[in-house]
This record gives sequence, structure tokens and C-alpha cells, in this order.
Amino acid sequence: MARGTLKLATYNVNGIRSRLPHLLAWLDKEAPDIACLQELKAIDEGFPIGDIRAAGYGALWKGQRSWNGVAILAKGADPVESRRVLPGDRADDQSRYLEAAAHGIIVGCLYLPNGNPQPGPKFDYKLKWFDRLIRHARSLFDSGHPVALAGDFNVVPTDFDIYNPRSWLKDALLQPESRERYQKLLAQGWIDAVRESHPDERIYTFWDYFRQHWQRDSGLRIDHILLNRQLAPRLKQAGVDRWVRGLPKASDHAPTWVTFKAEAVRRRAKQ
DNA sequence: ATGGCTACCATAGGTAGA
Repeated sequence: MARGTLKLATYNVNGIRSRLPHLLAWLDKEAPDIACLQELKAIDEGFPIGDIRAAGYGALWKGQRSWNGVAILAKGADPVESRRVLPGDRADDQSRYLEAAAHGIIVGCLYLPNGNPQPGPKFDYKLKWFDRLIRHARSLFDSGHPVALAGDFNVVPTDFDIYNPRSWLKDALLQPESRERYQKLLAQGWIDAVRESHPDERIYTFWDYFRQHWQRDSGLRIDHILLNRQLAPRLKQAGVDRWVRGLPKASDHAPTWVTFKAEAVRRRAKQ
């Protein structure tokens, strides 16, 4: 990583314990300064904090048995927690949101509900969760701090973000209600960093385990990193670490990342 | 329309993922 650059990544590990070797190999090779993880699928006591510290990272995590679970890692630092629940529903006990400050930015790490099958209660929960996110995102956007929202949004924003929408038309990830909410979020002013950096390129972050979809590059773009007005001008590059998806016994998601100029550009007043 | 695969768990099929 070049000096003066900050790298932020999101990675749905699909099981932190079974994916630990991949996670450590990825941290070692790509060295993100901040990493958001989703689908830990482990209780708090099952989080491998010792291995992660040994790799040079501080961490916050929020586990849950069997499903969900999110974490924020910071290279050479301890992220400072600002939230561990998404506001708006005290009865919601699913571990899907964690927010912290690290390396001078605020990052919201999220695992938006999948929502299948739809229609049904899971889809209703997805839409309600999305509405809560939109509401909270407004305050983050307006906070005056550099903010990123990073995670598995479980939304394919457009038909350009999927190899072929035909067989997914009834899937919760492509429903108009899901897509409208993603657009509503962006309308607050957030920049979709990967799409911003690659406007004309097919980019995927997820390939399911079926029918050799990885081998055929039949993927979906559902892991996103959104930047607010303070952070977007610092965007340098964005991409997907596809090599991680190609490892044996890989998660069905690949790490998705952005790089920033480390600090806001200061200009000297002209004489 | 279903199933194809993977990870989790009251470790055997059920549930969930997307």
C-alpha cells in the first residue's frame, strides 16, 4: 500500500471459523487498513480474536449462533465503537450492524437481510430493515465526518450488476422494492464506490455454489461500499479480490475494496 | 418447478443462504 493511502474492504466470510485461513491469507496479502466482515456465523466467544490480533489487527465484533454476525477490523489500531444496533426496532435481535471509527473515518458495517423467499415475512423484514438503514444513513451522511457504509447489501442494483437476470427475476435481491430502496439510499448523496470507479465494467462480488457459477463467472454485485460527501472526493481506486473466491473451499463472496487518499487535501491560500 | 452446493448445528437431516 502506497504511503498516504487508506484501504477499506468488506468481505462476507460465510463462517469465520471455516474461513479463518482465507481471512488471514487475505489480510496478509492485501493488508486493508479497515475490514468489515459479515456472516460470522459464530457466537461472540467463537470469534478468533487471537489469530486476528496476531495478524496485526484490532477488532470489534457482534456474533450470533449459526447466522449473521458482523465485525470491524483495523490494522494496527483498535476501532472505536459508535453503535452496535441499527436504530428503529428494539425487538430486532439479529446481529447485522456494527459501526466504529478507525483511521479517521466512520464505518458502518452491515449485513442486510437476504429476504428470500419473497413475498413473505423474510422479505417484509428485509424491507423494514432497509428503511431503518435509510433513516440512520441520513444522519451519518450529514454528520460532517468522513463516513463509509460497507457490507453485504443483498441487492443487485441494476441488471448490469448480474450475469443474467432471467433466472433471478423472482429473487429478493432483484425485486423493485429492494432496488428502489437502494436508489433511495444513494439519493441521499452516497457514492457507490465500485460503480463510480468502473462505470462501464461488469463487476461481481458473489458467485453462488451452484452449476459452476464461479468457473463461468456468473456472478452478482451485492457487496457495496458507499461514501458520503466528506469521503467521496478522496476515492482513488476500487476493486474486488477475486483470487480469494478462487481458493479451495472459498466463501461465495469475494472481498470488495476501495482506497482513499489518507487525509483531506489541504490547500494553501493563494497569494 | 426443482435442484444444484455449502455451513451451521441439540452432528442428522433441517434451516438458511442468495
